Amino acid sequence: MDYTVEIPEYQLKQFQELILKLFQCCQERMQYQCERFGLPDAEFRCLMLFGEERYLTAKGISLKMNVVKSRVSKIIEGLLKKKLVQRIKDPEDSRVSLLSLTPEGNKKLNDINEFSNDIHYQVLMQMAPDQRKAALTNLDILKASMEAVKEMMV
Amino acid sequence: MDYTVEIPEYQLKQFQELILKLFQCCQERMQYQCERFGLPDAEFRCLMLFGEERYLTAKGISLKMNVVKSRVSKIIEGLLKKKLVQRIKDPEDSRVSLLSLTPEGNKKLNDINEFSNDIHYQVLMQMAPDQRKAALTNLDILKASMEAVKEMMV
DNA sequence: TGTTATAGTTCACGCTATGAACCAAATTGC
DNA sequence: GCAATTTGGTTCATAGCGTGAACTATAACA
Repeated sequence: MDYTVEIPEYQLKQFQELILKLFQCCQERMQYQCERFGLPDAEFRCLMLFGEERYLTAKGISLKMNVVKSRVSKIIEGLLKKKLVQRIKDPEDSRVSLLSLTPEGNKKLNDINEFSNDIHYQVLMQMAPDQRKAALTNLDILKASMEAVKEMMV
Repeated sequence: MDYTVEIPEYQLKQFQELILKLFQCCQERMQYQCERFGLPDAEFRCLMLFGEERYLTAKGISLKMNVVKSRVSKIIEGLLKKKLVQRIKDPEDSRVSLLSLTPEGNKKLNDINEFSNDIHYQVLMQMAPDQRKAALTNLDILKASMEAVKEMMV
């Protein structure tokens, strides 16, 4: 997996530059989305999690978001106040409360997804059709490489 | 510039997924770097700016970092306290103070750059040599597309 | 010489995130 | 069966990130 052919300086620089730019682009988009949908960043990301699961617990959110549970309490408090999620007691275990989307929450999530789809669609549309497949393949390789390095870093 | 060939659903999904993963990867790396070099995120990013310019003013930093000047005051305060930067009065205009790296600051910046180079080098090393060029070309196209869409979004 | 613009600081506020102390329900181990 | 421990959550103190407004001091303009 280690291809020991030297990498020219300029390639490395270019690569760093590109990654940085993409990262910044994503950050700006995130900020824009939060503003557009009137949610603080953390609440936004939390709401997105309900796209995958119908019910979530504070514990589960804590794991998925990689934050401590006290933080999750705060985030949920915000979403409850905005009436985007609701909580019911777990009938099996009265310590845990199950969170789920309210109808409004559902609507907001749909709006967000629609917007997100649109953005990504537009980006793909900027590319020539035959570039798209190549781009996806390359991104996949890049992702694998980055994650491999991440593992090594720990 | 608009290639109106339909984009299949699964391609869009895959693309979203990939971008999200790359974004998260970058975020984690950033967090790791900050921890490793014992700097809060904002101070880290500020320090990096001195790679491009020998002298910076609070105003300039504010523009480059996209934050208000009061925030910059705080960040500089932190860097001064850590003895990574120093300030001198601008002889031309006594309102402004010129910030520059101290020897320790310079050393830290070098360490950071070395580490960053290493990481990016490793990522490129995970790819087959002929994939690297393709990856860079594709990333460049992606960057251009994302920035084009960003312009439209405003 | 006043008026206005610019560079920075300070302060009050709100969001993000952590860790510790705490409560209550569930699980365990004898 | 019941004490001890584990687990799910909340609350609170603390710190970083970031904004906007009020303020000081210097510079530029008229």
